[in-house]
Amino acid sequence: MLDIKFIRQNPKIVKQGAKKKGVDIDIDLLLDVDKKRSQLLLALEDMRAQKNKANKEIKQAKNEREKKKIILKMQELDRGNDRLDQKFKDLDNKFKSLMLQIPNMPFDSVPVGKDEEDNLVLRNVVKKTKFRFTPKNYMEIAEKLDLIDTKRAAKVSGSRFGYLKKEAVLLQFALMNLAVEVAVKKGFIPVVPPVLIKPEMMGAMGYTERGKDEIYFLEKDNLFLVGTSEQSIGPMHSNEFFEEKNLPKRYIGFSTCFRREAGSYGKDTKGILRVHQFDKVEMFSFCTPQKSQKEHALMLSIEESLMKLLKLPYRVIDICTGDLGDPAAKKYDIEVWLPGQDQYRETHSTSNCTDFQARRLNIRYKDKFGKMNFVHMLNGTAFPIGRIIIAIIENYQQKDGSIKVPKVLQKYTGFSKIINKP
RNA sequence: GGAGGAGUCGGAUAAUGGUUAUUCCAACGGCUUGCUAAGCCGUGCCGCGCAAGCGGCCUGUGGGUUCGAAUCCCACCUCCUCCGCCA
Repeated sequence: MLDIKFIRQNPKIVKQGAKKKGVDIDIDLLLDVDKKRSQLLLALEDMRAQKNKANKEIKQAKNEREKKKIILKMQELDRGNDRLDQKFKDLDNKFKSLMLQIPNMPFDSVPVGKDEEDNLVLRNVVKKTKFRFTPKNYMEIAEKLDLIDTKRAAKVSGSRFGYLKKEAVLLQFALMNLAVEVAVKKGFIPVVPPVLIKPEMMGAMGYTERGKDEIYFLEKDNLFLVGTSEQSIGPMHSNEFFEEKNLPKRYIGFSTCFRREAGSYGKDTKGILRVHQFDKVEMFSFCTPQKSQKEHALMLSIEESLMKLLKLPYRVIDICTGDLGDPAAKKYDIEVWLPGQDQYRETHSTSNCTDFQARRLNIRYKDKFGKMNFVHMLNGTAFPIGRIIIAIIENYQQKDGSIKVPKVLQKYTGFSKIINKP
């Protein structure tokens, strides 16, 4: 949510920002509703003032007759009040719903574009892995080594699920350990959050209407299953305030993530690249507005250093305005090179959501002068476990069908190669 | 899942339908005075006004009853106790 004062003072900027993000919203209508709402509120407050005054008179009334007289007058006043009240409520609802539709403003540095086609490749890092043979698709290798079983998963759960098995499981634990270890060194607090959260928290994080079909909802319990642990870690401090000296507050979370993948029928149907359920290690940070761009750079640098530690070829993408999503003001993705498929695929994403979520969640900090301000909130992927395992399998595959384990993971796995044991 | 109880400021607390929601502690800001320091005042949100000031909202949340609700009623949320179930 944006600050209405900001919208009043900068309607042009807000119009441009929404347009750049491809969000169709009538700012003039909002401002009109806002004006009418304010006027009505003033009238309503005046009415209430009259009522409050009359109530005092009732208390001080000398006798019953005098009392009754004032009460009768009040009842009449109330009839007009009810009409005004209803009118205000209607207007207020309209105002609120319009406010919720306005996306966060993109930074000026964000490339302007319509959709993912217009995203900018910032840099390619580490040369693409070279092979003296034709590299295979990860599923071909994983099935031979019995690391991933999607056939039985289909039998038990349906499409887009998988069993992770044997060394792949130990690889997962190793990746979790590595990510948490690196982040903790940078001051991140480890957390395993709930994966079921209330609708108002999901809403405040900015994932409702447009992405509705993407999220699992448990009707009986009125709870959402998180699509990423960010949705659960962000609201952790709702209705709280930080002392400035305690910021930034950084978390490194691990959770399973759930996605309905409603809009992706027929896309990536094989394997575990796009599944309904996957595990992810995620960074989250609360900081002052002055430091949020630096914090964003830190998150990106941690993501890159993790990829470098694994020696995986990747590129960094500067996400364009049309592909940003509502809460983000700036977003970088990392895409890993998958030689078995001869293409880059998204692994990481880090967003600076500025105060967009903080305003709805009411998360503030007290600055040096004792003034309360909204914090800035940022998130970034550390490891999407499944996709990293895919990347390791494809980039570390050997001609004999075995897989080397990245050196940095070997101290956790206890083995350096995954081979087919008859 | 069943039964019962509770939610008032950062913490602790009073107010059971009617003045401006009480008091203590803590923290912060300001003021005063030379006693080992102490005392006093202030400290939520929104709006109108150049200003002095004025008004509205705030007892977990949202409704309802009433001229008037922290107080009565309904729903929801959270916590506690007991029973049942349970890794």
